[in-house]
Amino acid sequence: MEDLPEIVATNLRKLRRDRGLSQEELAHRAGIDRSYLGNIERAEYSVTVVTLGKLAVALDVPPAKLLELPDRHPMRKRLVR
Amino acid sequence: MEDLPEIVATNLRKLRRDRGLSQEELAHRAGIDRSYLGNIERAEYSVTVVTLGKLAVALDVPPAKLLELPDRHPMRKRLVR
DNA sequence: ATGTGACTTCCAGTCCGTA
DNA sequence: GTACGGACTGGAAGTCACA
Repeated sequence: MEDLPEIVATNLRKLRRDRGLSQEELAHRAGIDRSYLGNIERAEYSVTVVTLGKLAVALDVPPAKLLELPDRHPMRKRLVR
Repeated sequence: MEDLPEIVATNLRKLRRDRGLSQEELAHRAGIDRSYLGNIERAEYSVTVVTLGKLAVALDVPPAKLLELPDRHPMRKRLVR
């Protein structure tokens, strides 16, 4: 698999900014530490599905959304949909 | 979020059986431990996205598929799509 | 408001076995 | 073929200080 932590990171950062939230605000809403969220957005960790779930709720998106490849990702053709 | 490990567990077991694979075979193809896969299918662990990715490749599905709620899941109405 | 380093705790993940 | 146990290791989880 191509780099899932990377995909999570970019999805997370985009969704957060779309909502006009700071890392501090999102982290608080998700009940995780601000600096840890920073680490995740820098793709420094392979988060567990439980953490993913907390963030999904805080962003009000289905958890699966955080794993979706961007539209013109090179691998999208074969694996997605 | 409702129980993601539970969702992963049921999705995983269904997809694996649809393909006629044993836990042993799938674990081997995904490069993870056989007994650990058993644990996952019993929802005893919160897997990381990297592990999720390995399993997705082994099953030839997009990683997001493993997090999708079943069609008539109680929470589906609000959060999904 | 975010990046980063240093740190501790605890669980994801491996490997052995038995039933 | 699967469930479950024990013992172990590395890395995710969580906190804090400082730039």
